[in-house]
Amino acid sequence: MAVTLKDIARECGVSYSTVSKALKDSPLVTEATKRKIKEKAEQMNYIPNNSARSLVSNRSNTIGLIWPAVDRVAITTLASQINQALKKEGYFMVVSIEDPITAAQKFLELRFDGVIVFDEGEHTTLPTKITKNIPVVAYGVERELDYPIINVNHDLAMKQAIDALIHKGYHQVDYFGDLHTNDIRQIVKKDTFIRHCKQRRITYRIIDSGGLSEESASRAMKSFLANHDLNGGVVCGSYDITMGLLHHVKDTKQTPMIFSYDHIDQFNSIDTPIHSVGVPSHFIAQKLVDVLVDTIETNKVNRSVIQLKPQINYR
Amino acid sequence: MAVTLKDIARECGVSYSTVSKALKDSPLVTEATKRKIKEKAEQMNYIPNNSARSLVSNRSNTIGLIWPAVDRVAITTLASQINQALKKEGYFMVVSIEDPITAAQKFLELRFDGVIVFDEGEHTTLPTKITKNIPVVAYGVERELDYPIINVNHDLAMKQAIDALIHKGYHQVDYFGDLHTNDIRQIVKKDTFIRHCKQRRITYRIIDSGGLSEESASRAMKSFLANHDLNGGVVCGSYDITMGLLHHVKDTKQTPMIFSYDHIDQFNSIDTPIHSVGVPSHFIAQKLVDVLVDTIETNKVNRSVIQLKPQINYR
DNA sequence: GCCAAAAATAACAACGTTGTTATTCTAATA
DNA sequence: TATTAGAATAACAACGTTGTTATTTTTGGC
Repeated sequence: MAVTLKDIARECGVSYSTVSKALKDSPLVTEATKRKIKEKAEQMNYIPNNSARSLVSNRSNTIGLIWPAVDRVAITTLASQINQALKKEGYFMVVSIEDPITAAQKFLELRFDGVIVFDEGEHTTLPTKITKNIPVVAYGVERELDYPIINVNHDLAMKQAIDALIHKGYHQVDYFGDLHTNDIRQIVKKDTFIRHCKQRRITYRIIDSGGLSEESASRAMKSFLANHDLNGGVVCGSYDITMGLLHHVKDTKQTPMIFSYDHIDQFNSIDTPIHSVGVPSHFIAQKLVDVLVDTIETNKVNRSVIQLKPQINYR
Repeated sequence: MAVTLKDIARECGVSYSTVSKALKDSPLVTEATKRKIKEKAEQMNYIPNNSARSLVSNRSNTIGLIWPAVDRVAITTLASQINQALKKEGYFMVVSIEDPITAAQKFLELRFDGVIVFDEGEHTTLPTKITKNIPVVAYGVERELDYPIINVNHDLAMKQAIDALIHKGYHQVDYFGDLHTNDIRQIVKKDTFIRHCKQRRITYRIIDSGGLSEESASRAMKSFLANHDLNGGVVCGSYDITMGLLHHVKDTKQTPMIFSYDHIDQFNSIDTPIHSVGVPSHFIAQKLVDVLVDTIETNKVNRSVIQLKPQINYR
């Protein structure tokens, strides 16, 4: 059915191995022959068969991204930046929204060259049985795994945000975030906020957003503002919580200086200037790709935790 | 490196063709032999090589979904339901967020069995050069293509929503949706809304949501409500736009009767009752999969437009 | 215990590539 | 005009499967 190297060879009156070489610009074939073959291939709409290639070369030039929960704006941005970075390295990225183990098993059967997982804790852990057969890199929160995991240094991020507020003259600050949760990320943010405030000897309050969604944050902030006013400086636990606060920012006495976690382009399209602290998503993407490609090429086992350094981003 | 049929054969003292048959439960192999081989395969962590299989059988049991704009809750739900439906048919689904032509070309090279495209108009059209080589089904708005496209009868849906509002006594209605867009779906919704209002001779207003996201809709509604009030009956262009409106529904004089486009389960977990009109997403998913699988199995070219009939869903 | 038929297993070609080795062609040298 | 080095191309094995054909083993009837 589909056009193969042999079909092109027959049409051009050469052997199929010559066609193979010509199409990948081997110096072993004359320019004239190459041109003729390439033209014919184009004209016949030749589509290389990756299965055959993969079988003999053990390379598919394809990377699988495991992303079971397709949601949350910040992650969407990251996925698309990983796609770009991989493309630049010559890989095609493909996403599975299946559960992580099923997805990884299929990627293995398809003989993809590597896997990136959006780690969300225990239930996204890949077993050794799988990870010893294909290079894997995770994006998530620091934890013990037998493949490398890339994360953001939350402690440092919080310190930077507080120092920035102090520097701008705010000596009373608020933290607005999700308190009643098991999510280790949220707990770390709150705890380090408190720790750094104490260390710097400034007054602080902790305001419960009642959840991670924009909606709950909005509701929580509304009822808070009924009885209090915000201190000048505020740190929000995430993009969505920031959005919830934003609904009410015009009801506050003075416009507060807001720092938000996460570092994504979306903040640029909001009227109210939101400063943020975190690692730019294109930077995270590049790091993930670098580590994965390195693992593929050197074929070295690597089980490190890679902390990325956050930056302050003023708007 | 990886374990192959031959490795298992050597361990079991049988030929590799017997192993192949045993692992796929062929009746040509004794139960006892099968058991022994399967155990050994498990123990050796055998991972079938899809490239080799695909090469000889011309089947990869993999379907590619082309989804360049990963966003919007309604579409996410649909994607995950397509994933389920395909799984039930024995296929593994994989998503590409590349531009449609690049993605389709890669799917072709990977010898996937079929492609589903989320059609968004001209720029998502796949050329014949590609579509004559792999079964394709699109989800979008009715238009001329050389592969089948499945869509919702928007015209009928809008008519149903407006008639329902009239029936409940609303003779002044509002449409809240994205106006400044090239997305043909959004344009059709707005246009048919206007047409049916005129036909039914009721007063209407068109309110711009300023985008498709919850945030932009929320912002737009807020500024609208500063100077106007909503008519009693409202039709929203999508799930996310509805969510944006919901943030402010308590600020309106009377609780409006809201109809939302899209028909997804998420509406059931919202406090405010939102009625919706549309085709349930699991139904759309099933139809897409049915048409695609049929195309794959019969290998028949098919260039029809399949209209799905929307339903009113009261809550 | 022999023979034929049936059951179980083995052998092998094929799928479309790549990379290595073998062959043919070209042109320069003696 | 032979000879031969070097360039160009052809031939072929291999990758890990599947499905078909060939071979061996088992079984049952006499």
